[in-house]
Amino acid sequence: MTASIRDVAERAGVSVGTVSNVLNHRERVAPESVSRVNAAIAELGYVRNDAARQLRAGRSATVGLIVLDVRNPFFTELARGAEREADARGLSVLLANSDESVDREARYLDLFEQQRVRGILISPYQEVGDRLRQVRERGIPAVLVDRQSEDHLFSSVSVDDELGGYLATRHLLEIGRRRILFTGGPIDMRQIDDRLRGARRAVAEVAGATLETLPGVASQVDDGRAAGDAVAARAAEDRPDAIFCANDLVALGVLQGLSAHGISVPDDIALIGFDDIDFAAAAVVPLSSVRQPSRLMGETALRLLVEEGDDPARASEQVVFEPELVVRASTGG
Amino acid sequence: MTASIRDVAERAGVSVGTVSNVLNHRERVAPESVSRVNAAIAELGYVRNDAARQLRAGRSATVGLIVLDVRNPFFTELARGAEREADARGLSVLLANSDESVDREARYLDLFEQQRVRGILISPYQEVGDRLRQVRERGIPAVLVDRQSEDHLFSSVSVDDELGGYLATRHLLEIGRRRILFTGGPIDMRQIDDRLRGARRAVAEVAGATLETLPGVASQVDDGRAAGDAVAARAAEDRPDAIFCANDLVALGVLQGLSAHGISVPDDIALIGFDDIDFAAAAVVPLSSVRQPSRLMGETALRLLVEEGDDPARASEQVVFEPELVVRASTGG
DNA sequence: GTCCGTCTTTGAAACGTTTTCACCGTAGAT
DNA sequence: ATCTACGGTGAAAACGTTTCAAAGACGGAC
Repeated sequence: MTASIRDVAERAGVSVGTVSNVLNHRERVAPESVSRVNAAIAELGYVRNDAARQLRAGRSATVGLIVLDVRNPFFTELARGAEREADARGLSVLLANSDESVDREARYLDLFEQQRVRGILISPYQEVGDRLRQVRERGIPAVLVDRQSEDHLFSSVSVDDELGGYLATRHLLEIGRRRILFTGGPIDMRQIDDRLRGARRAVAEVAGATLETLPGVASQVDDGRAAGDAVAARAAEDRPDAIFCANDLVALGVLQGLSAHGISVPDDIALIGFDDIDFAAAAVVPLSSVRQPSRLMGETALRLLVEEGDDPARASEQVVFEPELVVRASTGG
Repeated sequence: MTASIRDVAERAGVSVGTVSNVLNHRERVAPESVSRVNAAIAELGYVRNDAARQLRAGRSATVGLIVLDVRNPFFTELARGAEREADARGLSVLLANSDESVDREARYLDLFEQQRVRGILISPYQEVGDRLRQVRERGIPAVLVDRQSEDHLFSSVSVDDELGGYLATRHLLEIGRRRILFTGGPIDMRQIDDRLRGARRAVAEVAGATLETLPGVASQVDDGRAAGDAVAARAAEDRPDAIFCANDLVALGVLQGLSAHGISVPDDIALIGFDDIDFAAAAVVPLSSVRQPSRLMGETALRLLVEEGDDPARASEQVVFEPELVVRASTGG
């Protein structure tokens, strides 16, 4: 069906090795042969077979990136950062979406391992250290994104989530709010838990401040809307006066939910999210948030991955960026 | 470094062929051997080499999806639709982002072709018919998404953009607006041009209505904001009384730009977007839009692709969904 | 005791590259 | 005229899998 290097060789009247040399080490072959081979390639519409190439080489030129949620702009920005760095190195990034499912996460890890990718970038759903250790033993480096490696066995690129949670909550307290509600995100995810711990720390510093968590809320806009409805359904005196959401998607949903019931943000309830996605600034009430340098995180992660690939013995490195509080109207900014 | 099927065979005391049979045709091999082989696999941490597998098989089990913009939720929803359908068939979807660059689009097409993917789903930037024809000649089916195939040589899944443009604009006229401005998206993209044509048709039906286009505006939130600023900078009597944006991202940007200058939406200027992404409903002023069934489009595209792969001779099929007008506050809904 | 059919296993070939090494011819140096 | 160097080329091996034809083992039927 498809032309192979053998067909090209035949047509150009040279050997297979020479064709390969034209493709990979042009300087080794006589100009005359180069043009004959190129002509043959054009005539036959020859396209290199990556599988054969890779089989021979033992490894591929792609990097796998597994994200928790493609719908979350934080992750797509991060992906673009990684892609950009990869470009510069002649690598390609293949994006896989685990959708916060352990199964899907495992499936994509298997897939990438079978494909012998150059390395794996992963924002893990739960503890994946054991699995990644296997992967690494088989020669594939991995870097965690959006979360530190518990035992520092792997390099990682993340943001100080605890600090982010602290900054967000302290801000809510500083504008006079006292009854804080935290919601969103699978609560058993490390990132989320860290943000919550930061919130607790901030609350502990202020006498009379309380922190409530509203569990059972996932990470999408819809989940946030449901949470907003739930809060609105309470008697006014039982409602919090501020809500801190695990991410901006949830916060945007909460905003919709509250607004639908005539609850004012920020007058009745102040609202802050996390990630500072582009849409946060464009929300009904522009949303305060905690900014993560998503693009930069992606770039950095890819760089670390490549470095580890070049020198597997090097020590793992934990890069932790500082989150930045962004105040907008949803907290009276 | 990594264990091969040969190592497994040796360890289990069987031949290579038997190991392969355990992996692919379990019923052909004696239970006793199966367990010995499985034990060996576990002990050695054997992982199939996909490159070798694919080289032998001649084709891979992945489908490539090239989108114009990963940051646009319309495309990520579409991707999830495709992914979901692929899952059910044991295929994987690899997502590539052309970022509205002809170069990047070409590079990913090359990459997928070299990888001998099972098929390609593409939302093309410009005319790619010639290139896709080549691809198909070499045995890889392709389906267009978000746009019809000009000459109907390829199957496609799209929305009636002309109708969408018409619906949006007619709605603006029905609420009494007469000076319509169209903006956003590379104007040389077919999808955008169709929407504009629809707008023209609607305007032509109403005496005294005018349609202006504001060129040089791309497809991101930032571009929209700049457009909003530009409109705000005009003398009040030169401003349009309604703006139709090529997509919701741009519309959200325009909304920010106008609001920043104290121009009221919809009182001063009504605003409508396209795609109806989740964030549209959550905007400062909830955004009217034209809904595309993104998820369904992705599912359908993947289905068509697989069908064409199974029977390359079948006629191409143009699936065109009807867009749906969604009225919200930004047009006084 | 022979034959036949079934079940299981094996060895070899093939997929399309890249790389290694040996070879050849030519040109320049002696 | 001979030797050396060198640029260019080609043949063959290797990568790890799957498939296929063939052979082996075993039991039952005659």
